[in-house]
This record gives sequence, structure tokens and C-alpha cells, in this order.
Amino acid sequence: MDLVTALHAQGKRLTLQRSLVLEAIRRSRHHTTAEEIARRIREQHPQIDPSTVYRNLEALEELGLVTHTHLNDRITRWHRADVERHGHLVCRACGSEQEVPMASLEPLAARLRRDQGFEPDLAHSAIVGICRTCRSVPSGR
Amino acid sequence: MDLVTALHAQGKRLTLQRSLVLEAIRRSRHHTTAEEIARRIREQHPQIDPSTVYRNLEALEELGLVTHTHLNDRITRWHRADVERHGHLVCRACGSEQEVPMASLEPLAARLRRDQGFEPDLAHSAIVGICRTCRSVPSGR
DNA sequence: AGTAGTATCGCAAGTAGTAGCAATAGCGTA
DNA sequence: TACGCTATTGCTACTACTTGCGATACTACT
Ligand SMILES: [Mn+2]
Ligand SMILES: [Mn+2]
Ligand SMILES: [Zn+2]
Ligand SMILES: [Zn+2]
Repeated sequence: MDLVTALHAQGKRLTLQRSLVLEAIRRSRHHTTAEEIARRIREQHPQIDPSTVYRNLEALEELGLVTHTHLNDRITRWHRADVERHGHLVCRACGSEQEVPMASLEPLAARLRRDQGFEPDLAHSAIVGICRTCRSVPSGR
Repeated sequence: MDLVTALHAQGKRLTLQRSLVLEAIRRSRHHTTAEEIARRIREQHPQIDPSTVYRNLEALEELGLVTHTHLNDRITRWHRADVERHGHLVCRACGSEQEVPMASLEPLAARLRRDQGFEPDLAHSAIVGICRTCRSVPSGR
């Protein structure tokens, strides 16, 4: 099923703005930001408003073509939905980011499913904590 | 060790604004917002700026007296640090929030410690997913 | 009590989005 | 090709913070 068909199946329309956002996210590095996407698009199409970019990221997410994750408290990161899902470990001491395979997180997922009937999306928000390096350092320097 | 001593030990000072923020968070319901705290303080002290409240929440967090958690993408929730730690499960379909004991999350913590040397704070961000009720419903209605 | 040093303050501007609104433009149908 | 419905757009204002700056006021020291 191509883009137009997928859009129409949800009562959505194909617009220039929408395809530019999709194209930009496909060309962007993994974990890019909405601001970065808007900046790139506005280089060629300065009339396209940032709010349109935000709205289209949401629309493309509803379509299942893109997703977002949260690596820190402030900026949402966007990427295409077809890259392999993975979790993130972010150190609150040094800021380092580390990817972890979903398989490492599966035991927790299984437990939440069993105990709470809850199907978690453990790729959505990074897990914050203290990394190996920072843990091995005596105090905080 | 009392408040002033704890503050001074970190080169921090005791100000009216700071004690008002601490008092407000102690009187507030669990999982309150910075805006709510600012609003309450400004009823009695309208000259105190919201940015001062944000900065003091951070300072009191560095002192270990308060903490914050993220239940959704937008608003940070604050509470005193001495309440029992717990995780949160938030349903992206119906928005329901559920608390889970840290013990349920401990197997994942143990695994991340062992496999990655990473000490996670699983209480910091809510785990998003689909709750039991929403899962049992056929499509999405 | 008086003073120096600097943490903290109020204020204003900036950041990363979100939301309401009237104008525009896709899309199904004729 | 033309027409009507309404999804989407650009614009503006708003939310929830964050940051820079010069003024203020805690603290330690005398
Ligand atoms: Mn946080
Ligand atoms: Mn999110
Ligand atoms: Zn680290
Ligand atoms: Zn639900």
C-alpha cells in the first residue's frame, strides 16, 4: 500500500507539506528533532510554518510511518518507524546515551503483562540512571 | 541535619522564596505541578516570580528533598523525596495512570545492572503502553 | 555592627511545542 | 472540468518551562 492509499484509508490527505516532512525524516539522521526538520524544509520552502511540521509529524505517526522517543526532559526525537525498535539508557551524571536491544527489556515487559495486564512500550522513553563509568567513580568527579 | 545546615553544606542559601517552595510542596497533593506551586505561593506573595519557583524546585532536588517524575510528555510532576518510590504505568489509549511497586520493576533493574552496568531510576519516567481494559477491547473503541 | 563576595532574585526574552481560527486546497462526486 | 465538503494550512497566541542580566540580599568574616 502506497502513501496516498494509506493516508486516504484514514481520511487524511496528501499535501506538499506532508510529503516534505516524510522525505525530510527519511533523509535525516536517527533521533532528529522537529526543529531540525522544520529548519531543513524552510530552507527550500520558507512559507511552511513550524506548526505545520509538528502537526504532520503527528499525522505520520498516526499512520505508523514515524515515531518519537524521549531521550531527555525537553526535546522530542523523531525517526522513521521501520528502524529496529530499541531502548535507551541515559546517564544523568554524564549525559551519555546507550541503546539496548528490546530483548534486554523483555523480561520487564513480560512481567507487566502478566501482573498488570499492561502492554508497555519500553522504547518510548529513555530509562534514566547512572552509567557504568559514573558508577565506578568514587563521588561525582 | 536541619534545612539551613543542609543548604550551607552545598554552598546554598536559605531564602524566603526557597522555604516557601518547600513548604508548598509539603502541603501539596502528590504529583503536583510547578505551576500549581507557583500559583499558591503567589496568592500570598505576588512578587515572587514563577522562574524563582522553577529554580528552587531544582535546588531542593539537588538537596535530595524533592524529586520530579514525568507522567506525560508535557508537564513535570513534583513531590517530596521521602514518599515511597513507585513506578507509573500510563495508558496511551485512555490516559489512565496506575502506580506499581518498585519490586515489580526490580527484575529489569537487576538485568540492566548486570548486562550494562547501568543503575536505572525506573521511577523517573512513567512507562507508557496499553492498559488491560484498552487491550481487551477489539479495535480501538 | 559593618563589609565583601557571591548565591539568588525579579524581569524580560528565548525555546519547544500546542491550540484556535479564518483562508486555502485536496478529494469524491457530478 | 466544476463544485462542495472539510482536512489542512499559515498565523497568532498561549503553555511550560529555561536562560541571561543587573539588582538584591544571604553568609562568612572582621
Ligand atoms: Mn526528568
Ligand atoms: Mn511521547
Ligand atoms: Zn555517566
Ligand atoms: Zn487504557
